[in-house]
Amino acid sequence: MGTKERRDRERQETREKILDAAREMFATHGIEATTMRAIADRVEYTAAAIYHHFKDKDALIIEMVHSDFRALGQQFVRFAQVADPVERLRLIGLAYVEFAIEKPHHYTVMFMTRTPYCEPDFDRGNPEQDAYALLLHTVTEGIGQGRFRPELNDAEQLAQMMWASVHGLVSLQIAKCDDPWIHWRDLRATSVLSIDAMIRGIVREE
Amino acid sequence: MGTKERRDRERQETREKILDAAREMFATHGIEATTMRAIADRVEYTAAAIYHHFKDKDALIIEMVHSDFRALGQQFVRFAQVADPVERLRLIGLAYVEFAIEKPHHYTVMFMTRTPYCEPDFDRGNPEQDAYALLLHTVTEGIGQGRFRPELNDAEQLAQMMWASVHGLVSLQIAKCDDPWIHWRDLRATSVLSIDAMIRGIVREE
DNA sequence: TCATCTCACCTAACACTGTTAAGTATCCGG
DNA sequence: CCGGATACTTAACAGTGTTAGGTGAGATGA
Repeated sequence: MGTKERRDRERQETREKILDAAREMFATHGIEATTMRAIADRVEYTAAAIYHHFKDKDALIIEMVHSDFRALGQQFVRFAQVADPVERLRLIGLAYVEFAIEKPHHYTVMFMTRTPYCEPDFDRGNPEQDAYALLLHTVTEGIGQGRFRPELNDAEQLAQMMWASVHGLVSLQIAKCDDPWIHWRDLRATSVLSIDAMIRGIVREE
Repeated sequence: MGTKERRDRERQETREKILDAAREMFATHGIEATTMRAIADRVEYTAAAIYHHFKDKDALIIEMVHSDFRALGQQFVRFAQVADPVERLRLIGLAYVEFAIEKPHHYTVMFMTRTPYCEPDFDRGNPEQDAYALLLHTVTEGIGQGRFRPELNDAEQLAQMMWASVHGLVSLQIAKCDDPWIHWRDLRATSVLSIDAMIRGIVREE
């Protein structure tokens, strides 16, 4: 009987429908502002129906966030073929900023709020999915090639420094863009300068 | 009659009592997790009583945040006498990190979440209260002295770069310290390296 | 064909938020 | 001693996430 398969497929479809609606509403209005009832309305169900497909709102969010993490990882994977690790570092930084500009609400949830974690289906350490793994790998390569100053020999630490320098820019602008006292400069332009400065500051001079 | 004064003083005292309770509960459990009723319980009042002293929860939060901003500004003001603007930049960065380590929950509200703004009693631009103003002033001085690379001639932009580099570190650790995959290095140590790298990357080489 | 069962979904409620309208008691000024 | 301001409480409201129990359509097995 193909009916079992059809049932499963239909179930998967409404699951996706809910997920898509949630994704869009989260992205446009933010996570706090979108209620379970509103998501349900959008897909013409009752709020309670969502709980047949997702354990709770957190599960819905986590699933979304993880697909976003995978998307970010796949944004980065195209840089794997860039030979020079320092140049790769630059490109990763710029792509990271671009991602944040495109999906600020998702970025907020991914990197600016504490979220519960630990699900099995996210392939941690696989550079095709895990952006941090690729960053770490790149930095490790740079250290191996002796490209960085001798005191900066801890890959994890160096990765965190580079990550933080771009995260700081985008997250501050996301959080405080309404503050009239701060005259924010163009995020992309500032990022370029910041990444370049950081790289100048960490590379071993000839 | 001193009774008016006494009344005012008593009112001010309970106001402070509420504020203190809120401050402590926000700091230990976070803002979302502390409810108006819980704050009221702590000071042995009813939740509704708080609304006689503060317009709403946001007003309570804002008042807290602003006193925190002032505290941060006063942390920085002691560096005003440091002659060398570049060295001053370093010290400000380190003090900023220290502040974040001391009050992570307050830091979260101050710099990691969008908050409503625009209150009259916060003296924006006064370096004694406004940490950003001091940072901006320091960077401006450095530019005036020709200490930075010629392309980095926008004080606001440069200030944002420096700010972001430390904010990135502390905010990432606050948000993702539970992530078992990331091996966080000591925040103070990483900050020193990061600030030094950033400064190396922005100063004009002789 | 028909009883049964499964499963997707709904209705109605719960406990919990922040918030407010209305009432009460206390204290002060006349 | 009266009237009114003031500080607080009680009780409720609307909104949140969440769940227990019911409903009804479609598949299953005799």
